Amino acid sequence: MGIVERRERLKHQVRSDILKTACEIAREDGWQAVSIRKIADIIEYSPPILYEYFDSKDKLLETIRINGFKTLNDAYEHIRNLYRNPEKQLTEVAQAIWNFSTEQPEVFQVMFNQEGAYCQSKQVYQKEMDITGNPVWEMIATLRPKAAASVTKTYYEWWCLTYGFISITMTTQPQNAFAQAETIYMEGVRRFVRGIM
Amino acid sequence: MGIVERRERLKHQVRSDILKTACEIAREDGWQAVSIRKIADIIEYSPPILYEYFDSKDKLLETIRINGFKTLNDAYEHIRNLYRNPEKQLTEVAQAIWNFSTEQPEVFQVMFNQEGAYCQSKQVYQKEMDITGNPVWEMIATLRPKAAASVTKTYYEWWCLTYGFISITMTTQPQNAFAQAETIYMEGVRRFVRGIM
DNA sequence: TTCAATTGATTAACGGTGTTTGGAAAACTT
DNA sequence: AAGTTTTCCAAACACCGTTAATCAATTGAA
Repeated sequence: MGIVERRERLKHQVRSDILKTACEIAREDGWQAVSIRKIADIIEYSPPILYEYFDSKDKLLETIRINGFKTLNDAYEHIRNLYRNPEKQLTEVAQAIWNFSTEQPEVFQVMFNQEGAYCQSKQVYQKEMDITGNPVWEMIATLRPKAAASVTKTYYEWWCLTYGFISITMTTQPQNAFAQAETIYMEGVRRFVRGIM
Repeated sequence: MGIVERRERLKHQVRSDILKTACEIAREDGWQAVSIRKIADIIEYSPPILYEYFDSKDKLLETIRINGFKTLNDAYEHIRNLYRNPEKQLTEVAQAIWNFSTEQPEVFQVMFNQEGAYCQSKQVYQKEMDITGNPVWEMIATLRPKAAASVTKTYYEWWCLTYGFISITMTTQPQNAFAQAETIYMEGVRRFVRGIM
């Protein structure tokens, strides 16, 4: 009697369809165009059904945000296992974030409340930023062993550099400027990493 | 017969009341809480009245955005007239932007579509960024006279640095971290300016 | 002063939004 | 086959941006 399992699988499928559909609408027409009713239309269910998977639209966006941070963290771990040199690790991490932001800009927008995306729950990225001991923080600590506060400061500067380049490029630069922007960003990262060694 | 003038003054007053009220609601409860009806309630008019001052909610936000950029540009000009040394000019400009973003965060949010603020019209900041010849661009050109493309690249890097620090601090840092954040930012700016000389 | 015309402001409505409720239909169990 | 559980949706609520129709007041001309 795999009935329960089949149901479980179906539920999981619908849930991920909802998330995927939300992102597709956002990618096509922006987050301000994403509505519960439109998602329901596309997955061919009635609007109330979505509330059996997410308590609210805000919780739905929070899930996308959390998934985004998880994707990035997985990439960090992968890089840490792949390379021993912290300098190489950091530039690879920078490249990973850049790629993520160009491949899934709509997820990046939800992660940081950009371009019409708005999700109330902030503890997600506040934890993401503050926790001393995340992969990137440790890479910096390995690159230049100092007091925790000093590492945290450098980590903060590193995020500002990365976030600034990506956000400015995403929101204010024409599409054709991306190629140059990427090299300028990566130059900046390498300069930064050399600067803190 | 100052009747026409009185009416003109009243119209101007209502218009600026609308803009002010929008910003006040945004500062209090965030931009997602700003609605035409709520503004109308506060200025004690019916909702349709707002459409005699702004074609749409989007145009209203566009006005706030344009005013924000104008405020910054005026500050740039003021600084350029006050100091001769381009290095001093640039650090003062950086400080001016930082102050602006902490004094009027809700305007900064509209200018760059952050935190639930969303305004369609993008040509505003695209022009703001692209035009070679704006005050900051010229300060950089004076600091290090090179080909226009090179100056534009440095200008782009300068904006990314500034935007990254301010946005990350505004959206991901707890309120109490602001004091440190400002000094870290200004250190970063000075290092950047020294780096390009 | 009366009447017409312009203006100022509002009420009511339309289509859209997130969300909740009540109940019907389907699926499963016994 | 009857009873129980689950799945699902139509309808409604309150709010949103926006528009059309209308009412009241003021103005200018007769």
